[in-house]
This record gives sequence, structure tokens and C-alpha cells, in this order.
Amino acid sequence: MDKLIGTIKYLIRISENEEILIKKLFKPLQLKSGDYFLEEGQVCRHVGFIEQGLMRYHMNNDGNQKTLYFSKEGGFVCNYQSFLPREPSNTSIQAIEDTALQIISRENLQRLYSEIAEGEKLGRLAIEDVFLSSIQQLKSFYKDSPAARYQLFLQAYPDLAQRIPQYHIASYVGIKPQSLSRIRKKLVAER
Amino acid sequence: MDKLIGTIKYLIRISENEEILIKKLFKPLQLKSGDYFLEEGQVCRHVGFIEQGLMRYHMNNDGNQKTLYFSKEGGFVCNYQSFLPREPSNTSIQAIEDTALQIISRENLQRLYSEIAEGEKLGRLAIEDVFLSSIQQLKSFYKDSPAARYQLFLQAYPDLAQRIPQYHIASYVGIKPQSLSRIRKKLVAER
DNA sequence: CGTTCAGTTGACTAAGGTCAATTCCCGTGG
DNA sequence: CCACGGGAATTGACCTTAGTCAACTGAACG
Repeated sequence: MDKLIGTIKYLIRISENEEILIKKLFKPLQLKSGDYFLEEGQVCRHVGFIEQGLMRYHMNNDGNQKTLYFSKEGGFVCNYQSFLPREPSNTSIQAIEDTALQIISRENLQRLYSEIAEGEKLGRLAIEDVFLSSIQQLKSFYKDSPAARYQLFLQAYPDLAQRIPQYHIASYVGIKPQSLSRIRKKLVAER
Repeated sequence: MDKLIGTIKYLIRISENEEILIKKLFKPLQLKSGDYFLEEGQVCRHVGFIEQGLMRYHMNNDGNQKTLYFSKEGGFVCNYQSFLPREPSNTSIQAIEDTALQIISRENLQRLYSEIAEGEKLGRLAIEDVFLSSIQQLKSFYKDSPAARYQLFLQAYPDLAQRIPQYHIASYVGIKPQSLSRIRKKLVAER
């Protein structure tokens, strides 16, 4: 809960009363590695804040999974594409480490928006963040080779490279594990 | 101006006075085919609404351009990645037909947000729309082959296929014009 | 020890990229 | 009205790179 409050205070200004309210609006949720926060076909009904742990977003495409995104402690998780229009999600969100979350329901999020002075701003900032980073990633698909995307991933998340198995990273980069293995070999040889 | 008001009324409820205010906040802008609404390196200072015409978003990557997106009459144009944080844009927005816009400055958009009852909601809806469609596109890069992306483009924008040169479509799909030409040939053969 | 699964490696295939030549289309000017 | 020029699109030959299939290695764990 401390990390959540800290992150919120970093984004907006809140009073002591507002802090107390926020603590009431969020509920803790503990997931084991492999558990799902959201499964394909369900409607996403909560926004989560990761206190500790690691999660991945993925789609199923006739059998093989495509990893879209990772999110770790300090980040929010939500499939806005399902949450906003209240439609069944076409992506899943799964813990890939034991993960401690603070989650807020749609109803409580509405309260947060209306009862916290800068609540709307907080919502906007949280969404803008996801928005900008997904556009970044889209651009990378246009600009960068798989090898370059892999290296950018290493630069951006050096810690995650240690925590995430290679076949998930390969999927995130948009290639097969075999190809990533070959790219890695090549990168070592060039260095 | 009529199309803009119609689009806004479709998204939110506005009073007659609010309609008058909105008409004051937007200014017309006429672009010739080839003209830029936003050039790389500039800060995006306006949101535009396309009354009539067609625009494309593109990046430069050592010489060759990558087309990220098209927007036509009835749509909004803005590089939020530059507009929101007021940073120099790394993408350009160019008219590829003679295009009539209604544009609103950041200051006037602030007034729209604060002086129109559902102004914030309008802003949120406009951004959500761009947000959801760019995630859609990102997912397509994971799931779909270039041939499939081309066909999805044709389905989604049958009219645009007639208005946009193939080399721009190829770039949007993420391949070279030669490859798109071969894919087209193959699709005809299969049909 | 044997099982399991991630990761690597090899041989081959498929598909897009590259370079270059050619054709097509369309507008312009003689 | 026709000839020419220029850019778009197509085509061919070849290259590069990721995918596929399958075998193998290595580490973790019971």
C-alpha cells in the first residue's frame, strides 16, 4: 500500500483525508506465479497497481501466445480496451512471478475521480502513460529490426531481462525463441 | 464547421451557447496536398478536425518514410505524443489531398475543457479513440501477416484504398511497395 | 538417475528486401 | 492529337533473415 500512495503522490497532490479515502478504495490481491489477473473473454473490471511482482499481457493466436507488454512493481495493470467500453477482453494479464497488487473496482475508481480533487488528472496521467508507451512500441515495429527491438528492451528494462524467460522476451520482440537465440549469439560474436 | 459540430454532438451534449463558443474556439485551416500540418521536430500545438480531405502520419527513418496512420474527413488529427508533453514531435502529419481543417489551439482547448460542461469528456473520448485504434494496430503486428494486414486495411477503409497511393499503403502495412505488389498479385490469383 | 522444459543448434523453407529493368498511367507541351 | 517525361507500379533475379522441424544440451527437481 505504501508504494501505491507514494506513486500517487508523485503524480498528483492529495490531502490527508484523500489519502485515507484512497486507502479505503483499493483492495489487496495476491497472485501466485501463473495466476491470471484477467483472462481472455472476461471483462476487465479492475485497475491494479503492482506493489511487488511481475505481470505480462498476452494474446492467444491459434495456439501460440503473443506477449504484448510487461509490467512490474510500481506500474498499473488494466486492459483499457476492455475496461473502458466494458467489452470482453481479447488479451490476458498473467502474473509471471508471485505478485502483490492493490486493485480498485470501476465503481471505486469513479469515486476516486469525483471525490479526489485531482482524481481525474490521476486517471488521465495513468492512461496517457500506457498510451504513449504503446505508441512507442508500435513505432518500434515500423522502425526497428527484431535485433534492435531486443537491444532496446535490454536497455529499457535491464532488470527484467533477468526475471523473464527468453521465450517470453522473444514473443514480445515479435519473433520465435529460436530466432532470438540466434540473434543473441550473433550479438555476442559482434562484441 | 458543420461536420465538426455534428461530430461533437454525436459524442457529447452541448447547449446552444456552448455551440457558439465552440465555433469561436476553432479556426479554419486550408492545406494543399503535400502541405504539412505538423513537421518532425516541431511541437504539436493544435488539434485539428478534418472537414474534408485526407492526411497521413509518418516518421522518417534514414531516408525512407514509414506511414503510421491515415485520417480522413470526420476524424481528429494531433500527435498527442508531442502535444501532451509539449515535446518536439518525431512524426509528421501531412495532407495527401487538399484538406480543410478546423483547428483549436492548446489554450482554446483548455477553455473548451473548462467552459463546456462535457468538455473533459469530449477530450477523453477523442483520446480514447486514438488510443484504442493504435493498440489495435499494435496487436495486428503481433498477430497478422503483411498480407492479412493489407486485407484488414481494405476491409476497414475500402474508400481509402482508392485515394491513397499503394506505396503509402505498403508503408502502413510495414512492407516495401514491391512486396505489396506481389502480395496483391497472389491474392488475385487465389481468388 | 530419469523426467521435464528452456535454450541452442543444424538443415532446410518461406517470405520480404534489394537492385534493376520494364511497363503503365497521366499530365504537359509541342 | 501525339510525343515525351516522370512517377507509380510491376516484374525478375538474387540476397537476407525469420520460420519450421527436429535433434541435442543443460539445468532443475523430484
